[in-house]
Amino acid sequence: MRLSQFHLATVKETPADAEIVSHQLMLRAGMLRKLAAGIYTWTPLGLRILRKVEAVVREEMERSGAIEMLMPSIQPRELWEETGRWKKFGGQLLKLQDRKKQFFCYGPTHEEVITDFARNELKSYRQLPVNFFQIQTKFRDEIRPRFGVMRAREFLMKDAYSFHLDQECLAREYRNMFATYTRIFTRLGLRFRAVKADTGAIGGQASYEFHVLADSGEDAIVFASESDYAANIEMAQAKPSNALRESPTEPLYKQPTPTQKTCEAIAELLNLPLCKTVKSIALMSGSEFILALLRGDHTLNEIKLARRLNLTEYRMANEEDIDHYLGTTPGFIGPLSPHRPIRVVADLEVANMANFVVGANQTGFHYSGVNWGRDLPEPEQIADIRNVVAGDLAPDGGGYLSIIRGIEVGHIFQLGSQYAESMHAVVTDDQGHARTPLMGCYGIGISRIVAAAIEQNHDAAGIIWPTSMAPWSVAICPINTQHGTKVQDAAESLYQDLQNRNIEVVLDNRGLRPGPMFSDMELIGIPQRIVVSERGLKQGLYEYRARHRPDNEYLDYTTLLERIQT
RNA sequence: CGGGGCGUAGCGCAGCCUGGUAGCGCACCACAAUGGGGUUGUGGGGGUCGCGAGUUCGAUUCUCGCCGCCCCGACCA
Repeated sequence: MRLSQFHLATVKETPADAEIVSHQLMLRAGMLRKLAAGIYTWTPLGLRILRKVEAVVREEMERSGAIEMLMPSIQPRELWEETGRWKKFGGQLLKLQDRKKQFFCYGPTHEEVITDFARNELKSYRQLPVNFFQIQTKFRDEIRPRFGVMRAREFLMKDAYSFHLDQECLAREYRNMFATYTRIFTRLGLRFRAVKADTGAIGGQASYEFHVLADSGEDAIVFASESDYAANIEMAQAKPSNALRESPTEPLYKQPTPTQKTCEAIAELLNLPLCKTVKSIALMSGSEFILALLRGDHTLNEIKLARRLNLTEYRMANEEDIDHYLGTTPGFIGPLSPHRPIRVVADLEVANMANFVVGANQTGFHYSGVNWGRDLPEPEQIADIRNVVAGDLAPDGGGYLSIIRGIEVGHIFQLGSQYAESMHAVVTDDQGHARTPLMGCYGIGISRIVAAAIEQNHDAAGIIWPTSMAPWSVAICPINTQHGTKVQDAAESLYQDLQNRNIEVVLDNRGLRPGPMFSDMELIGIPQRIVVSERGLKQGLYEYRARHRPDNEYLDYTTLLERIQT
């Protein structure tokens, strides 16, 4: 590519609303232009990179045996009503109407469409197993789109759906996809980690998320120091300490705490460690009042809570509820002597505490020296409902847990039969009986990967592309071309030569001064740069520099060609 | 959806409080000089001041409504 024939659109100033570095650099490098909230145009440069990611994903999916197809982005309401998701998917589903007032949605995912396809196409067990994939634009009407293409409303995704007669076969494909994803992210040059995850709205049993590791990641991921245990914070468990509960030694005492409403303030007032306090979280599920108890230094994991208590819907209690059930005001609530009967759920750790502090259900007071069995009944329900913290014991005994940030770029699920069942997809088995196939589903956020890669690979000058994603692998920069044609000719012939060798090369023939030219090439992250200059040519030398290194190498033509990596 | 903020040239911003038809930097165009890290000079083009109503002799400026965008929170494959 000659840059004079390309639309390079770098800008000096960072638009004010770009918060994270990948968004800023994608804008400055001119890969992206915003059209509306969470909706972006990919420029020619951006598209080259997006296509690179796509190509790697496509190649590896095909190598794994999956078959590419393309489903529509617009989907009819009827399909979504068959699975109940027209309502259940919620506000993220963008609904549309055509001229006949028929309802459609812009596909946020394609389980319905593929299952419809499968029930029409797949008749016999002989056609199974099969794994269909597509690379398609999706739309999810995110509550708060942010960080550019990292959390956009419109985005490019690879999604794959597999069909199987039995669980064992599904599990085999699931492992196959795990291996495929590992190859994909490795080839893309990303530092990543696979973690156990919640299955969320898509449903199903087993699920792994693939996270690119980056401090700016929106997800917290947990891993063990001495084993390969890794899980999303939503799923991560800690091994409860097997120490026996201490025996009650302190008397129950009502402490005046006139203004202390938080565990932190109580701990400070009473000069106690935070872990001797218990925080009470008041919830309403339907007409039931639930008090969830957590150690003062822990936080509630709402996903675990909903799961363990089998709650489909709940909300935080408001002041009225608290007054009604506990007869007090927020900040002083606790499980002792509620005004009316309530349901108490204690976290595993709380159930094992002794001589602790809780709210007294009386404004301005907390109890200290509280003990289970003596001052209040043993908790009626004990469950793991907290977020793990760094330093907790790993659940498999593999040392201690650490928490790092990650960007979710892939997710694999064993969906099971729910979609096939609700949409009546069946195949005939070798006995001639109709069987409901089991499904797996496997997603990769193509556009998100581009942003994630930048989060991991950049410096003060700009992006540093992993070779597999770079828009070009080499940039040729002719310098001071105004004194005759020597430099230009040499650059041109080098350009031709590299092209003949199938190296993706860009020639910066825009006639810029060296400063702007270099900084553009650095900003857009071309991994290798060759400077052609009069002064170098006199000695028969070219100046070679790798993007991730600060120093130049002066090489003759033969060595230069050897030095260049494809 | 709740709270906060912002909409003035392609981008970044000033002007608004105290009404009198708009300015700066970058970018863009032309010419000239310069030529190894965003060079310099001269000249130039570009804005119904988000939209609508109201107040006023007069509204970018004051008031109300709407729309869009951003941040925090809730939420989320």
